[in-house]
Amino acid sequence: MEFAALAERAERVAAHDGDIETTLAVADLLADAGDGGANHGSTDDLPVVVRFLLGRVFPAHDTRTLDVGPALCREAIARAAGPNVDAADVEDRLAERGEIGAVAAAYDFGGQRGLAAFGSGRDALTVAALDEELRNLAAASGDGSESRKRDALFGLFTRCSPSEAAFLARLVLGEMRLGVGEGTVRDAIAEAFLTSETAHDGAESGDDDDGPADGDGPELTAPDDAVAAVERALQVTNDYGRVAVRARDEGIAGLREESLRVGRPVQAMLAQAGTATDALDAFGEVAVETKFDGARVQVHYAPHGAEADDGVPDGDAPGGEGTALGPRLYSRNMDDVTDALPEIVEFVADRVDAPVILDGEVVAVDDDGDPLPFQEVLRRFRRKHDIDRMREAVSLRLHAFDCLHADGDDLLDEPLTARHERLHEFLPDAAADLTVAADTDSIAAEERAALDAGHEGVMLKNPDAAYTPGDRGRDWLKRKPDVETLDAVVVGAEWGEGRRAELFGTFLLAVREGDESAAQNAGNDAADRDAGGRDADDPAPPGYATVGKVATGITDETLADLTERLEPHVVDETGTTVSFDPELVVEVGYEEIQTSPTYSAGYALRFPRFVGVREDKGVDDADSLARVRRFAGDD
DNA sequence: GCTGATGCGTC
DNA sequence: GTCGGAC
DNA sequence: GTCCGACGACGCATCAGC
Repeated sequence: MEFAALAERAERVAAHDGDIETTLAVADLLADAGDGGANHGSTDDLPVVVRFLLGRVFPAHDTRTLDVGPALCREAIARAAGPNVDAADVEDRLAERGEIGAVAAAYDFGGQRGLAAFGSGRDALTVAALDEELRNLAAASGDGSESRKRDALFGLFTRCSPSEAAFLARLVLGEMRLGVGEGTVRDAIAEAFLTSETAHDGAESGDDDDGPADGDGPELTAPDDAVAAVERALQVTNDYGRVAVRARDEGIAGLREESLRVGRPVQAMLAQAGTATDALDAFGEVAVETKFDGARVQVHYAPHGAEADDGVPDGDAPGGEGTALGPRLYSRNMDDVTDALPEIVEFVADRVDAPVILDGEVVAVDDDGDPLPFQEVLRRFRRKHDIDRMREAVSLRLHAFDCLHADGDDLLDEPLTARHERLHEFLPDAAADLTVAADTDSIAAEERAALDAGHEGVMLKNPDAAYTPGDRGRDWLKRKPDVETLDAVVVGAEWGEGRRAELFGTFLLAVREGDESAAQNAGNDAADRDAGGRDADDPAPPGYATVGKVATGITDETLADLTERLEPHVVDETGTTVSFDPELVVEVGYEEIQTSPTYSAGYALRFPRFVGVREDKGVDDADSLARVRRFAGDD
């Protein structure tokens, strides 16, 4: 498939309104992409197209990365745009247009202009060639690799028509903005390859279509069990490209062969926010667990067989019974994090004596076993160097709360209580407590106990629910304390992207910094400031200290309002960033105050969200650094 | 060798 | 992670 | 309900550049 064709079709997909239309357009595209492989013996573009639509070059469980971000992409675009353009120009244009793809397209690098390339096919990019180029680019490392990546990307842009350039820029940044996400692709795979018309094999998928068409508008025709088969295959496989190919070539029956396997991570089951009342209404009896503030970990372990080889459980290894596998630990996004967490590996290896897949949370603890801030977990979680040394500095502990596979039994469809029993059988001293409650008082008591112990809150689970990987459904609810609130001064902003192209997308917040102990924070003295009153490293005006940024919790309407209101007060603008004189006070919700190496207050808000404008407050009434310090518990 | 910039993945 | 908007 | 895409802070790894 020509890259130009993909880019154009992607534009059309993005232009569709409505889920059904979008899904059908994607399904068409997948069917066409699949043709090449199935019928013409050329390279199979289907898996690549599927991943590209999702803004990926590699499947989720693949550890490879492009290591191309906004900065490098801007440089490559600038170079392709000619000698008179530099990265700063590109950023200025980005601030205007609010979309890197549009910026790249507007430069018009001259590749494949019009139909001139017809026949001669001069250097026309194919999807397969682009995929290979990007994979090569990802493989670059070591000295000079950054410029090699820039060169490679530059070379690609050079060969791009405007619509290709837009696609490429968004692809390398992983932001396709097509309105096509995993849900759409899942439905589109079923629609493309598993409807009664398109089904590859005879596996009759049932006649549970939606019945007679209502006549108006297009409809999806893939049967529910086809969608379910695609979904299940995705859950255990985490590879959209592979599942699409399998659906096309082997139909529903082939998809059903993809199943749980020790050594291959499964998508994590997720939770929605909810209250005790929500849970009681929905479940009757509620399974209550404490919600740990750590990092999700999935444990895979197959202790028996030959000598445990700690072998890499690569996707296609037979991996069945009899193949020993040392404990492997996977993050929520299925990265292998085994090496960073040796004590968890040892802990599991010392206790478990059968093949298992466990789900849990790794937390940092102090010498008393009490939980430490999330930041401490981060110091360990993806570490590659000095692991043994950091192991001394930050202790980790596993709280396991689920069991997906035990000694040959797949437990995904078992009720939570049964899975928890199996878990307890294998890891009694790491299994999280699960108490069943039937009224709000006992749930409240559990919640209080969890918070008093320093945890994040509680999980409220349906005791009868199956484990549904990747699902953020209502069977698991998370309950955290109500947000706290701070009245901060808006001292800067950043122009938005995409939907927020014409608006500010982010606001920089500050608190009043009294003269009591202003010198406490380095680089914050008046003497360090330039004539303009703003330190290059600290965009806070004199008398203020920054505490973070907000970008969410704002409706489109009030965002437009804020933009209009603040734009006249811009005192400085570089690239996509502006600063204001202190004027507007804003109420901001947050979950926690954490120490910050980034902001001049020395603190930052965790999970900040906009609550409202404090029209009743002037800047002198805004909260102070002293108050922040007090809330942080550091007074 | 060290520091800052950049990117990635955790929440 | 949070949130708003579209369906 | 579900999906999608606007965005937050943080700490580690890596590379460029001094």
